[in-house]
Amino acid sequence: MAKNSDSPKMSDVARLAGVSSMTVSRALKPGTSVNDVTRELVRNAAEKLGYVFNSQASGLRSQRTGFVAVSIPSINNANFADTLNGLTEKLWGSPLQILLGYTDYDANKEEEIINQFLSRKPEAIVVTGGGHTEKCRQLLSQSQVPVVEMWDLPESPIDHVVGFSNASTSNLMVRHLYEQGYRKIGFIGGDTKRDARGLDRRRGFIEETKSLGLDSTCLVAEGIPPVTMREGAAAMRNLLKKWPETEAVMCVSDISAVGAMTECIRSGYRVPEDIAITGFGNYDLAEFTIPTITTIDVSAKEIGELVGNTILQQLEFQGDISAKTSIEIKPKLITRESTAVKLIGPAGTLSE
Amino acid sequence: MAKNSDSPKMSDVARLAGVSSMTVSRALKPGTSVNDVTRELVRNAAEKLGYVFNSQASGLRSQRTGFVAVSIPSINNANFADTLNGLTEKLWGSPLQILLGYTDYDANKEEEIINQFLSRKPEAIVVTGGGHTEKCRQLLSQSQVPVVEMWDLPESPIDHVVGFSNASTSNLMVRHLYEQGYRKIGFIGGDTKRDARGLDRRRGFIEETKSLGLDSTCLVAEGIPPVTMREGAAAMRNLLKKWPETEAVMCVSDISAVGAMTECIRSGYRVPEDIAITGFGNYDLAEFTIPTITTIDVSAKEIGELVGNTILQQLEFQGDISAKTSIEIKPKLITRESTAVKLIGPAGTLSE
DNA sequence: TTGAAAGCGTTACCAG
DNA sequence: CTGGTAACGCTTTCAA
Repeated sequence: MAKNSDSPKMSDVARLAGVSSMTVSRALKPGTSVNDVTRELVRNAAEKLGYVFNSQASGLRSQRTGFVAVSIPSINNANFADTLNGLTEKLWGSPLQILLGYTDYDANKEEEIINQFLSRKPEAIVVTGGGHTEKCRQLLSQSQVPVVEMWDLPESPIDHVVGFSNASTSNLMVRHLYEQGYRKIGFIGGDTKRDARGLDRRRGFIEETKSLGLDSTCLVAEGIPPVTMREGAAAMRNLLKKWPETEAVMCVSDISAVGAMTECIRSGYRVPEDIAITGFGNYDLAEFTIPTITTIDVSAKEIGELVGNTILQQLEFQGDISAKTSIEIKPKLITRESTAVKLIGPAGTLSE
Repeated sequence: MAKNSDSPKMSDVARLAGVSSMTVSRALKPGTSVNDVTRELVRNAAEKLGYVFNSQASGLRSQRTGFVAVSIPSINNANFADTLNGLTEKLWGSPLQILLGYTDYDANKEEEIINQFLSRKPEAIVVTGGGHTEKCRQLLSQSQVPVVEMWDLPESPIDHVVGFSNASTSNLMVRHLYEQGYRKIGFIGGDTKRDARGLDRRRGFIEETKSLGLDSTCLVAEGIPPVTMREGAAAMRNLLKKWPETEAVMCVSDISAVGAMTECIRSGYRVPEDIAITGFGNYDLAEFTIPTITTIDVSAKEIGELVGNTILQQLEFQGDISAKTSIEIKPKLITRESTAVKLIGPAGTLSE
């Protein structure tokens, strides 16, 4: 209950312990040479005073804030959450702490957030994707700290990269559908003004259907990213109205796929007998719908871990800033019930 | 490409603009009295040098870091994400920035995180729930900054509260099931050593079933929180093995409810004809399963907004620290298909 | 409206 | 192993 109007600082601890502030500073940090007795003395004094270390002052003087700034599009996304968990685990034990920001899939907001980040003097910056505003790119490249772009393979990376080609994942999926025998395939995604990665998946879809000689114009854009289940359902309604012959629909995410699939089933379609559906992201969810949903696993957590490794390396071997990391993740197709019918290719995968 | 080995500071900008650093400091902040011409001059100089403001130094001197520290149990949870979004929106436009940490539903980890937080000198601290380690409570009360406990109604709050009674939500749900005619009701939750809010829901379940004269011993604890879909499914398997007569199952979350329900359906049970299922949290998901899932809406986003208001008030009216906020949210029952059968009460709700 | 000086709390650096 | 001194980059405070 008692409130000390001024919080104690190192010099207060020093006075109580009968040593200098420098000794306090050292005693409170692990791995410094201080007499064991002295250290214990200092610890007790600090404890007694309720001393709280001030990172601001420390960071100012030592030029090390311990911040790793991370920008993701949305906090409400199991994939990015997994990536963050992977990153957090790697950083555990190091003095590095994550400073998180989210952009709502908006490049302008990203620029604002990067600006906020920079004034906090992070020791590394992690951004999602390779599409930034001109200003943002400039801020990042001039920032003097390692930058990691993740979840994508930018054509001209700013610095380090841990990602995969979003377009290629569509190729993977379209080919799977083709091999299963589907020919009339549609795509459901969000509004085409945002979400570079979603657009890449759409682009990949168009490319691959074209190259297989299929119609590539069955495209629905519904809602600003991230596409919700509700929007996935609405998109499916529109799609079936306009292209009632559709045999399979690729959705930009598992979330939209669930909405789309539920819409189909509630409208009396059988999945996959009447229409096949695929998602993206391998959310837990996609395994607990009925039927289960064919999807793409992008090793979201692994991305975070690799980003963490990259950062730890960069901050260990300071000076050697020229060594760029570029890690390409290989997304995996997860075949499930929602595409399990119309087998005409080689035997295998899930059959009914 | 050109890397300036030292980043410019205010004094550099000042020199280039031909003014003092104080003028630069003022010119770069809105709402300060600086000659328009001078301000423009300074802005140009800053732009030309690529000057980046240093919050560390600013915060050290002014004793205002602009951080609001927020601790949540898990980042991979749509409810907490909504709360964060609500909070973020409220804080938008203010100079306040969120510093996020997550505890994995572990009170010891919470203590660590609060420790990390404190050294960053946040201007307010938000924690989830009212259950903390002794040390943690002490740290928070002595912290000299406003503390908000959310998502719960602690018996002896540290400071401010925005939450609801988790036990009461169970009462609400049990009563609903009772009114629908269900009598043999079970509960699925996580391991009972963590997640105070999940335990409160379990406690509420036991209380209410007892007070209605029902059996209150059909309880399954599976997995460390948060309970996954997979664990929900496993729990349901165990439950049905041990209590095959069960008519309805209350799950600690929508996530576990989906797992449980899918398990039932795959095992040949009809929901709700053979068994009713309920969730908690009103995730989007619960409306896109077949059948849709009866759940509890806790106004997660609103909680965040109210927390934001509380913080903004506290930081505006500094000095008047004695005024405690205590806001009780009223969770709402959302009746859906998964409990729509066996109507014996008054007509209404969803009927088949 | 602008400037000079002092100081926020810590740690780098150098002595002992 | 310990201590004194200066400095990190900004803003408070006071004066012009």
